[in-house]
Amino acid sequence: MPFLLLIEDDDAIRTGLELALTRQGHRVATAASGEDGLRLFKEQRPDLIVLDVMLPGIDGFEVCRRIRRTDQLPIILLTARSDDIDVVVGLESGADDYVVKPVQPRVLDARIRAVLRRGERESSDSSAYGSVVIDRAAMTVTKDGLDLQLTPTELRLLLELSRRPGQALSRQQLLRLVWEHDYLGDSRLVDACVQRLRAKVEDVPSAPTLIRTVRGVGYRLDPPA
Amino acid sequence: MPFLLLIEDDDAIRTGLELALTRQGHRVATAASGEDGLRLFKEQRPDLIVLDVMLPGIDGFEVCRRIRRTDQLPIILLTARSDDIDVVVGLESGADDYVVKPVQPRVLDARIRAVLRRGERESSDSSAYGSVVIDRAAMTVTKDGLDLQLTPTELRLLLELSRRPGQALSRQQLLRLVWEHDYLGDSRLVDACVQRLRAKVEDVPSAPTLIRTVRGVGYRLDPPA
DNA sequence: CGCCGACTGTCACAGGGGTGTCACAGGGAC
DNA sequence: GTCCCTGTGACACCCCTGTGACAGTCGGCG
Repeated sequence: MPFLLLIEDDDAIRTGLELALTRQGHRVATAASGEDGLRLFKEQRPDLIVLDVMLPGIDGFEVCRRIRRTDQLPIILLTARSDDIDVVVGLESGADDYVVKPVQPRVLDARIRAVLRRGERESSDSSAYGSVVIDRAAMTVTKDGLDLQLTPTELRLLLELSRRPGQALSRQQLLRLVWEHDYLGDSRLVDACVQRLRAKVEDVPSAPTLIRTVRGVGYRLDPPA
Repeated sequence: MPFLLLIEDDDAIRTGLELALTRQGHRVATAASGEDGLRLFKEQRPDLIVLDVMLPGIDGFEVCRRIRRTDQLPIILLTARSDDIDVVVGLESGADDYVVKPVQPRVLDARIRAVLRRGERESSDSSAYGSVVIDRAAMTVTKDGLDLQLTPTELRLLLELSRRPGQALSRQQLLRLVWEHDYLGDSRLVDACVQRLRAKVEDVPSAPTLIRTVRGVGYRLDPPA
C-alpha cells in the first residue's frame, strides 16, 4: 500500500484530497506548511509526495529542491496556475509530474500510480519501448535483439529522455541534462543529436514514433501504445 | 530458504522491510548499525546482506569494504540518492547491486533473487564464456582446453569482469576493484591490461567478442549468446 | 486559399577526444 | 643476477561531435 505525504495549506483541499486518496487505497500523511512537510518527510519517509506550489513560508519549489538534494522519491506538484512557466520551473526544481488545480481526485490518483509505476520500471535495470530495449547496466540499447551501437552522447540523450517517458523536454533542459552546460546559441546541436539517434532507433527515421517532436518546445519519448 | 541480514538504522524502514521480506519467504536477521551488522554477520553467516548506505558510525560503504576483505557473499546496497556517484562508489566498494530508496519490497525481492541466482552460477567453481573456461577453484583459465597462463593482474581483471557479466564497468571502477587505488591519471593502465588480456583470451584480439569496449564508459564481459 | 515567418530536418566537414598499440624501464620473485 | 610482470608515456588512428548553411515543414494571418 503506497504511503503518501500531502503538503497543502488550504484546509478544504487538504482534507478533501486526504479523504479521496485514502478511499483509493493509499496511506496518507498530511502537512499544512512547507516546514511541517519537510519535517514529516524526514520522520516518515513516504513513498511519494504531493506538493502544493503556493505555500506560506517556504514555497513548493523550494521544498522540492531541498528534498531533491538528498532524496530521489517521486514528487508531484499541485499548481493553481496553468501557465507554462510554472511547469518548467517545477520540472527544473526536480518534480516528476505536476497536476493543475482544481484537481479531480481520480486524476491525481492516476498520476500517482503512473509515477510510482515509472519509478519501479526505472529502478529496474532495463526498460522497453516497443522493440527498443535499454539496458542501463550493460549500457547498451538493442532493437529487435540487435545491438544498436549508440555513441556516448546519443546514449545519454536517450537515457535522459527515458527517465521521463511521455514528457516533453525543451532543448534547454536537454542541453543541461545531457551536455551539462547552459548556453544554446542558435545552433542545431540538440536537433542534430536527435536526428542521429532517430536514425538508429526509429523504424522510419523520417516518421518517428518513439522520439516525437513537440513543436515550439523540444522532444518527447513516447512509451509504446 | 535464503537467510538475509538487513542492516538499516531507520526503524520504520527496517521493520517494514523485515516484514515484507519475511512474507516473501526469506529468513531475516536485522541490525540497526554498522557495528551490530558486522558482528551479526560474523555470528550468523547470512546468505546475503541488504545494507543501507547512510548509517551512524561506520557507513554502508565501509561495512561493505570490510566484509569484502574476507568474504564474497552477495551484498545489495540501499541508497537514498540515485545519482550516479553513489552507484559508482557502491560498486567500487564491492557491492553486487544497489537499490534506490524509496524501495518497493517487490523490487527488492526481485533483486535479491536475481543476485542469489547469479551467485549460484558463480560459486559453481567454473564458468564458461564460449571456449574460455574460468576455474575459480584452480584459479586457472583455459581456452579450448588449453591453459592460458594469465598473469596475476590479468587474472584479477578477468575475475572482476566475470563477477558482473554483461555489465559495463568504468575504468575508474576497474581500477578500484583490480588495482585497489583511486587515482587514474590519463594513463593507459586499464587499457594496456585489457589489451594484454585480450591478446590471450580473444580469438581475434583486434576484433574482440568477449571483452567489449563500451565507448565513453569502459569495458564489459559479454556472456555467450 | 495563399503567403509569410518561424521552427525543424538534414547534411558535410573540420576539429578534437577517446582508444588501441607499443616499446621501455623499474621492480619484484626466484 | 636473471627473468618476467607491470605501469608509463608517446603516438597514431578512427570515430564522434559541434557547427553552420540550406531546405523543408508547419502554423497563423490576412
